[in-house]
Order: sequence, then C-alpha cells, then structure tokens
Amino acid sequence: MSAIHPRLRFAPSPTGYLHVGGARTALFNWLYCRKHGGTFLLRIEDTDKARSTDESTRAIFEGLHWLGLDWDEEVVYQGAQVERHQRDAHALVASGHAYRDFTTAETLERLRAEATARKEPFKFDRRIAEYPQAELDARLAAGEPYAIRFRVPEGSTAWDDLVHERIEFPNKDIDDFVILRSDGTPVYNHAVVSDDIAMGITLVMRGDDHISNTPKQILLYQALGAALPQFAHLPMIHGTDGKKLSKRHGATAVGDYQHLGILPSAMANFLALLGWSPGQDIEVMMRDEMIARFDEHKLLKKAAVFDPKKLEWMNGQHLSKLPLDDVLPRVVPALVAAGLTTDADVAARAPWFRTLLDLLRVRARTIDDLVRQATPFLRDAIEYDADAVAKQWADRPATRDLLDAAAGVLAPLPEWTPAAMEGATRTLAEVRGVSAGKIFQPMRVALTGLGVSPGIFEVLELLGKERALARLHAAVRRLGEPV
RNA sequence: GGCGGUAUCGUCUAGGGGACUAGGACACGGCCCUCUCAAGGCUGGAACACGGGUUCGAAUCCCGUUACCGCUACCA
Repeated sequence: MSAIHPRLRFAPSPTGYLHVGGARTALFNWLYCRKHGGTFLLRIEDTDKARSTDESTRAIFEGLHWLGLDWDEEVVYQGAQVERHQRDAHALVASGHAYRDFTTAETLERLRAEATARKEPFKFDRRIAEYPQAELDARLAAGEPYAIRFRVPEGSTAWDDLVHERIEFPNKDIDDFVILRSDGTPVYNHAVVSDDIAMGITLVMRGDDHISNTPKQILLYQALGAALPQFAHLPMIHGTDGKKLSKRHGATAVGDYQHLGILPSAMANFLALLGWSPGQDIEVMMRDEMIARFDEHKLLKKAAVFDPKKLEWMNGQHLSKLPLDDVLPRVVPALVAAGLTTDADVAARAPWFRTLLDLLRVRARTIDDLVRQATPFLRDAIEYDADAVAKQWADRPATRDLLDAAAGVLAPLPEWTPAAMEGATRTLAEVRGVSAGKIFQPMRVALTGLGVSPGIFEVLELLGKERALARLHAAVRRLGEPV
C-alpha cells in the first residue's frame, strides 16, 4: 500500500504570512517524510498573480526555516508551469474528457441569477456548450475565447483517506468544472493535479477544507491516465472562540510567535499535538523524538483550538529541557537586540553567561521573560520594581538596618562563595533573631530590583562581590532618604 | 438549499465492545517543598452533544437529530 519512496509536498499560496495552520500542515508532511525516508517538497502556488507577492513567498521560506522544516529539492513555482497546465487541459479536450465552453462570464452570471431567483440550485448544463462541428470550427477560426471544462462522468468517486478512511461522492453532485480559463490560465484543481503528477507526489497531505475538491482531482488524475496518490486530510485549527483561526485571534503567523520569544522546537511540538497524539500521555518531545514517534495512523479528524497558554507552557518546557547550546543561539541575539550586551561581551565571558542563562531559563516561559530577568545582571543601574519594594521594604528603617548589616558581614568574606555567603547571612539572621527569609527577600530587591530571581547566593555570585556590595549600599542609601 | 466532514473535561487529548467509579496535559483552586519565582510532588472541581438501535454488555459499532466546519466560482 505505501509507496516505495514517498514524495510529499507542502503547497502554500503566497498571499500572506505563513499561517500556523499552514505551518502545521507543513510540519506533518515533513514529519512523515523524515520518519519514512521520503522527499519533502515545497511548491509555491502563485497562480493568482493579483494576490501573490514575493514578500509572502519570502515570509513562507523564513517561517519554514525558523521551524526547521527543510525541503529536499528546489522549490517549484506553480506560475512557471502554465504551459504544462495548458497542455494537459488540451490533452483532455483531445481525449474527450473535457470540452471547450464558449459561454461568457456574463451569461453564466445571468443563468446563475435566474436559478437563484427560481430558488433552484444552479447546475451547469453542458448542453449549452455543445455546438455542431461547423459552428465550433467557425468560433475557433474567429478566435473566440473559450474556457475548458471537465466532463464529469457518471458514477461516483471514492478514496481511502489516511485519516478519514473511505469517503465517497456521487459524481452527479459535481458540476462540469472549468480547468482552464478563457485567458489560458489554469484553475486551482487542475493546476494542483498537473503539478502533483509532474512532481511525482505519492501522498497528498493537506487541510480537510480540500476534501470536497478531492473527487474532482481524482477524476482529473484518472482522465490524465496518472496513478492516484494517497490522500490524507488534516483537521483545521480554530481560534479560542471555535471559529477558523484568523487575524482577529491575534497572532496567527509563525513569525509572530518567533517575535514573541517562542522557540521553534516548542512551536513545532505544540503544533504537532494539534491533530495528532503519540499516546502514552506523552506531551513534551524534542525534534528527534517527535520524528521517531510520528505515526500517520494516529492523525485525528477533529478540528483543534489553538491555545496560546499551552504554547507558553510548552515553550517553558523546551526552554529548560533543551541542551543549553541549543537555546543560546536563540537567547543571545535577543539580549543583544535589547541592548543589554554585545556578541563580543558574550564571547569574552562565555562561562558567566552560560551560568546566568542556565539559572534563568528554568523560570522563564518565553525568551522575552528571560531577557527581562537577565536585565539586572547586565546593567549597571537597576530599576526597582514598585510592588517588590512595597512588599519587601515595607519597614524602611528596619530594612535599611538589616541590609546594612548584611553588607557588613559579606564585605569581609575572604572568599566570595555561596557557602561563605550563606554562613555569614544565616548567622546574621540568628543574631538578629529573624528568619533568614527576612534578610534574603529585601536583599533580592536590593540586588536585582525584582521580587523574583534565582537563589540569593547564586545572584550574589553572579553579580560579583564588588557590584553586589555596591547595590546593597545603594539600597541602604536609598532607604535612608525620605520617601 | 445540495453534497461532504466532524462531535470525550473550558482547551489539547487517551480511549478503537467488558480493564471506565472515563486516564493524562494546559488553565483554575488547595497543600507540600522553599530565601522569592519557576520547576517538581500531592490534591480538588471539570467531559463521553441528543435520541434510537445492535449486543449479555457501548465513550467505543449502526441509524437519525442537532451543532459546527468545508465545498457548491472562468478563488486558492
């Protein structure tokens, strides 16, 4: 049943950014190929010149690159295939599977309007396109424009969908559809089939909004005398309100998530779980594991709702579970972009940066979170968070006294090690008769300006003795000032 | 309207006739851990759309209803 060498394609039309729905379709195609040793192809469906832009094409490439979905052969541009589309269409005319239709758009519109007025469904009557041979020749000779319509045969068309199993359509419900417009350009269904045949596609995996197109395409394959590929129709992705995902739902382009500080592996992991489940309660998967576990037979039929909250959680998981070396290339540029450091600085203090980011990443959900938390460690001056100050520095004189004392016991330490710092501060707490937390919390605010940070001794160590003491003194000074 | 598709906690899902007092995850609440947060552990509430069948037995199979989605273009 399965082809010897699977060839799959992702075929977006470049009329916008790379949508998360499209990204997920691409992901499943890619996963299938990587899992089964297939070839993953990319085809840009730019037949609609009015809506297609190079910018969109670039956005699609970028989105795919970012997600790590690499294609195996040169990109195919559908717009460059029109000659073949025309050839195939005329071949169908020659073989009797299609016919020329001289009916003008205006006439069609009128007939449709009339049918609607009569409350009848409009159905194209192929008899209005039939002319005696002599008249046909005359119209042709006169150079009258005509569209080419497919002659839908009697019977019914069915296929065994990889996710839906058997689907069957009575052919009587399918109108004779246009495959080549009167201006010589191909219509979608025809272009797709012609291209898929030419590209040797063995499995067409796409959104289930194409289910109704499939019988038309199958008919085309058969008329063209080509072998049928397998079909797999993936469910759609909806917004939180259950409607098809659109701009109204906020971020829907993969690029949006990239800029929101999401890691590509987390995005891929999250997307893969929309419409597929590896079972065994497995959720978090790194790339290789995802490929290993991917199983097209476990694809789901039901549309899924895109939940940004879960995406964030997933990102937090990846942020802390990925090898540090895989997350640094994503985080360092963000730090540089925020003006907190430079590549040269990172290179010069690599071990320090690794320690810092390793400590920070477990408590961040997005790269943006991480950048925010790294700020006090990379700037000379810190900003005090009002809430943290209000909470931890409520009793200003007492806090001032405690911080002063803390600086006092830390300053003489011969070695700036966590063990030494902990000993000194805990002893201080004992002497003062307060819990250790009563010292650590105000210190945290003094050292980072924030109410949240890694362990206090890790913070002290990361900051270094000089800067740490300076911040404690600054806090003491600040607490001495009138409010 | 016609045709097609779908239907388990708010959300993502496990489940493919008895193992289901329906499991996990996100989110939400509580507790533990603890110098804060995150992570982690424990824990609470929360679902088989409805109605008929088939069967000794149905979340699982069949039919219908309802809801939602898609196609019905010389759009893709």
